[in-house]
Amino acid sequence: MGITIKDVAKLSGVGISTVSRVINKSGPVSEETREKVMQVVQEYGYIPNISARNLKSTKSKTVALLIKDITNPFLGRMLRIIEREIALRGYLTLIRDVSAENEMEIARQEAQDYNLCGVIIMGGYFAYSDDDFHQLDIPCVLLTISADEKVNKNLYSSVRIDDEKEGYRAAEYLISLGHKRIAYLFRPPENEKSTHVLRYKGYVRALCDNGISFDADLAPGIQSYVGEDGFVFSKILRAIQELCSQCKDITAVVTFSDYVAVCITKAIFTIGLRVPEDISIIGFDGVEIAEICNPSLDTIYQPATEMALSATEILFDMMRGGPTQHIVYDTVLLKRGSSRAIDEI
Amino acid sequence: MGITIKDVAKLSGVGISTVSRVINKSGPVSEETREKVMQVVQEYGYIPNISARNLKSTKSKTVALLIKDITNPFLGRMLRIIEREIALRGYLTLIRDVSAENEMEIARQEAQDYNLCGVIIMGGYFAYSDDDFHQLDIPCVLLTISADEKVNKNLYSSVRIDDEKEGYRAAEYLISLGHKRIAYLFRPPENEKSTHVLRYKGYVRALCDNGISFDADLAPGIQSYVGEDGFVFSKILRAIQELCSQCKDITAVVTFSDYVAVCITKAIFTIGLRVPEDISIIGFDGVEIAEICNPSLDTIYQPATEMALSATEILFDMMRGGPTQHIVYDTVLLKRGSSRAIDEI
DNA sequence: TTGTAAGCGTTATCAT
DNA sequence: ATGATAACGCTTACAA
Repeated sequence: MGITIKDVAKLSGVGISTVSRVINKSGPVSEETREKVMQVVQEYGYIPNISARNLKSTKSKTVALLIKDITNPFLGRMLRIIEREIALRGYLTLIRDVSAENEMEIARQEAQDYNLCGVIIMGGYFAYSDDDFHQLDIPCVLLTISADEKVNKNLYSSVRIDDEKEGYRAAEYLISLGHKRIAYLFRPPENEKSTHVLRYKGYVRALCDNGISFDADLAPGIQSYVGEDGFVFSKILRAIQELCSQCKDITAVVTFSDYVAVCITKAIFTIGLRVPEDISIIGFDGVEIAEICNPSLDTIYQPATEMALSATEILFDMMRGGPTQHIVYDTVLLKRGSSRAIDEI
Repeated sequence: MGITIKDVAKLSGVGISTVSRVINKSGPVSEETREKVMQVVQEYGYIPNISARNLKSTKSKTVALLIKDITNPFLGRMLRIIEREIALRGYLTLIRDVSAENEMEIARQEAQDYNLCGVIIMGGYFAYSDDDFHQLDIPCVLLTISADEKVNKNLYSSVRIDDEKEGYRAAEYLISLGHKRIAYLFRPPENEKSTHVLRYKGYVRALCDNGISFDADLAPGIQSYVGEDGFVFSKILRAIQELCSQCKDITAVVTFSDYVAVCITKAIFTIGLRVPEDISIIGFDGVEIAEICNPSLDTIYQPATEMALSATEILFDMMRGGPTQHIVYDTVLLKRGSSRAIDEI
C-alpha cells in the first residue's frame, strides 16, 4: 500500500486538510504551501485512495458504462468514444459487461459502491420500470435502447434509433427490389424485448403492408449468436441449409446485425449459392466488417459516433441538473452491392 | 443511497458486528439470529458497500482486467471467458481499457484504490521493469505478452505464444509454397516492443533463413490500424495500392492480425486482383472473422480459450501463495484456402 | 490561510 | 454467541 494523505501531511509539515485542499484545488492555499505539498506528492508518488473518497457522501467523479455483450463490435466502437469523452471531462469510467445479468441490479449496486455520478447502459433490454430508475437515483442514459412507453420519460434519457422502423425499412428495401420470399434470421428467447425483436417486427409489418403473407418458416431463430467461446457460424450454416432445402424459392435475407449477415453470406457460399446473384442480403448497424467483407454488405447504418457523443453529453447535462432527453437518430441505408433487383436475375 | 449495515443491525435488533458475521459467514452466529438478520437483509434489499470494504486493509475479492484496446476481437473473446471464470470463483472483475495509457501506472492506481487481489494485463507492451512489479505488489499475470528477458521471472506470470517464432512460421509457410516476394503490413511507432513487432521480426528472419533478401519496401507501416472512430480500411487500401504499383511482383502478404488480413483481402479485390489466385494471404490469431470471410483465411490460430483459462487459474494460484508460471502455447496453422503454391499459377 | 475533528460504511479486535 | 469500539483514508465543517 502506498503512502496516505496523512503521510504527505507529515512529510510536508502541514495539516491533512491542507493537503486535501491542494490536491483537490478545493480551497484557498498559499502558493508556498501548495508547492511544498506538491513536492512531496511528486517525490513519493502519492495516489489518493478512491475507495476512501467514495465513502464520503460527496460524489466520486466516476461514471459506469454497462454493456450487454462487450464483444459486440458496434457497441465496442461507441464504448471507445464514450470512454474518451468521459476522460476528457476529468471523470473515471467503470466498464462492466452485464451479458448474463440484470443490468439494473448491477447499476444500483455499482452506484452505491462507487458513489457514481451517472450510468450509461448500452444494448440492454428494456423491461425497466419507474421503480428501477427511482431506486437507481442517479442520472441514467440508455444507449441503443429505450424503456417501455409506460415508463416516465423524466426518469431517464435515451439515445437510439427506431428499431422497428428501420427493420421495416430493411425489408421494404428488398421488397422494392422485387423480392417476395424474404427470410429473417433472429436470435430468440431471453431477449423478448430487445432491439432485435423490434427489427423483426418491422420486417413482419413491411411484409404485411406490401401484401406478402408472413411465413413463419422463413424466420427461424438461431440458438444464440455468440457462444461464450464457441462460434456461431455452424449454427447459421445449419439454418441456411434448412431454409434453402425446405423452401427453395428464398431470394433474400434480412437480419439484425452485420456480423450475422456476414455469416449468412458465408453460409450461402458454402452451400454453393452466390450473393447477390442467387440471394440478396442486407445487414444492420454498419460496422466496419460490413464494408470489408466480400461482397460488401448493404446495411442499415447507425451513426455510432454521434450517438456515443450525444449519450455522453446528455449524461453530463443531467449531472449538472439538466433535463432528461430522448433522441432518436435516423439511419442511412448503405447500398454496396449485396442485394440486387429480382428482375435482373 | 440504500440502507447500511447499521440500519440492518437496528432493524433486526442485533449488533453491527453480528450482521457483519452473518453476511460474511465470518464467525459463529446462532441459527436464530442469522435468520432474523437475513430476513431484514432480504426485505430491505441491503447491499454491502464495497468502497467501505475496500477501505479496510483486508483484500476486496476483486481482480482487475487491463486491456490494450477493448475492441480487439481476439482479446474480447478471452475477456469474456476470464470474466466468467472470475465470477465463478466469487470475485468481481474490474475492466479497464488502457489503450492510450501506461498500464502499469493504472494497475498500481487501481490496486490501491480498490484493494485488488490481482491483475491480468492483456495485450500490453512489455517495457516492464522489476520495479514495476515490486511496486504493484499483487499477483500479476501478463496475457499474450511477456516482460523483457531481464525482468525477474518470479515477479509475474505470463501466458502467451512465441510471437517471433509464429511470425517466422507464417512467413515460412508462404515460402514453402514457393513465394519469394512476400509483403508484411504492420503498425509501427508506439508499440516498439509489442507482439506485432515480434511477429514482424520472425517474418524477417524467415526470409533470411531461406535466402530471400529482405526488402524494406515490402514492409510498410500502416498508420494506426484502428482509429478511435475512423476506419482503417482506406489506409490499408492505399498501402496495398502502393505495394502493387511499385513492386508488381508481390505474390503474398503476411500480417499481424486476422482483421488486417481481411482488410488486405478486400483491398486486393478492390484493385482488381484475386486471393489466392494472384496474391496469397495469411492472417494471425484465428478469430471467427478469419473463418467467415471470403475466402476463409489461412491463419495462425492461438488457443484463446486455453490461454484465458490458464491465465485465470495461474492468477488464483498466485493469490493463494502459489508460484509464478510462464506458459508458452503452441499455435495451429490453419489452412483454409487463402494461399496457394506459386507453381499452380 | 491553516489545522482539528467528525464522520462515511465496513471489518476486526476484544471484552462480555 | 454477541456487541462495543477502533481503525481504514479521505472530505469537510468549523475553529483558530
